[in-house]
Amino acid sequence: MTPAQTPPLSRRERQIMDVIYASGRATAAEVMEALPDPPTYSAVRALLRVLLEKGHLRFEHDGPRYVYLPTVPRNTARQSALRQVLRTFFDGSASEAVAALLDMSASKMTDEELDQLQRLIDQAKVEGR
Amino acid sequence: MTPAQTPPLSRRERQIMDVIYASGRATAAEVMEALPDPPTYSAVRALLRVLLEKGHLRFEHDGPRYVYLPTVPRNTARQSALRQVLRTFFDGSASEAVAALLDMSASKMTDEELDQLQRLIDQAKVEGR
DNA sequence: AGCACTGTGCTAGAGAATTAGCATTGCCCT
DNA sequence: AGGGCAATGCTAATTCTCTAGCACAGTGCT
Repeated sequence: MTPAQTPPLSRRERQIMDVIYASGRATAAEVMEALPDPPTYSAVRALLRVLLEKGHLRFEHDGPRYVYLPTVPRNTARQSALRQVLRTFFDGSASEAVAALLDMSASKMTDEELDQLQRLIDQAKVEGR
Repeated sequence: MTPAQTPPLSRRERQIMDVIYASGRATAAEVMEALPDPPTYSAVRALLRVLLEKGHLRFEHDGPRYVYLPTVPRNTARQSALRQVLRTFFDGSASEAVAALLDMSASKMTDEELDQLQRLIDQAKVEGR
């Protein structure tokens, strides 16, 4: 089953998905460790099972244990997450969001990163006509 | 009471906060209308009350009714939201996030917006040394 | 002042999420 | 092959979210 119309996740479910997206893949034990205010191992496993059933996760075998991965690729989930933030906090304006990101962390970016972004913007200008 | 260590919100609570952040301020009826899969008016009010108690919302009088506003200013919440997305989906890299935003929507930006972003980047480069 | 209307305060109940605990399975080492 | 360890499968109970419904307060009109 693939995630249907994503009836939104519960709190813990959301947290678990975040952990797994953040690390790409994780075992039950790793998920448990990474969770804020960690529940028991058993509780984590029950939630993982629910997420499997709902189609948000799949798993692969790694020797004796399961490794869980998202069914929706990171890039796709990424976009949804950004869109959601844009809608809620930036009136849908991507450029304002970019401005906020630069404001937050431009000082931590390397020159190469800044150059790279500049190239992307130049390109957008050219293509924009 | 100000929001403590933000023990994370439940699903509905999160949805309500999103609605209120998206519109800046809202009455109970407006919140209800804007919610996906809308619950009853009464349920909305009960949740608003909880959010008041937890310190996430405050309200002002607008004639006979209440208008709800976030206690944490939009700009602050914005940053938290972005940081969260960065952590989960971009390994904390703001420049990758910017790239993703540009990729998603550079084609929809006006030339003025693109110019503005370019100026911000130039500025960051100068300040970066 | 009296009535209708719209909005809030509150409590109890249904339902879903989260947890705990036990039984079972598979791998690894001697 | 046998025993120990680590992991999973499952179910029942608890806890918290969410909802429904009624009682009360304030406003505006006649």
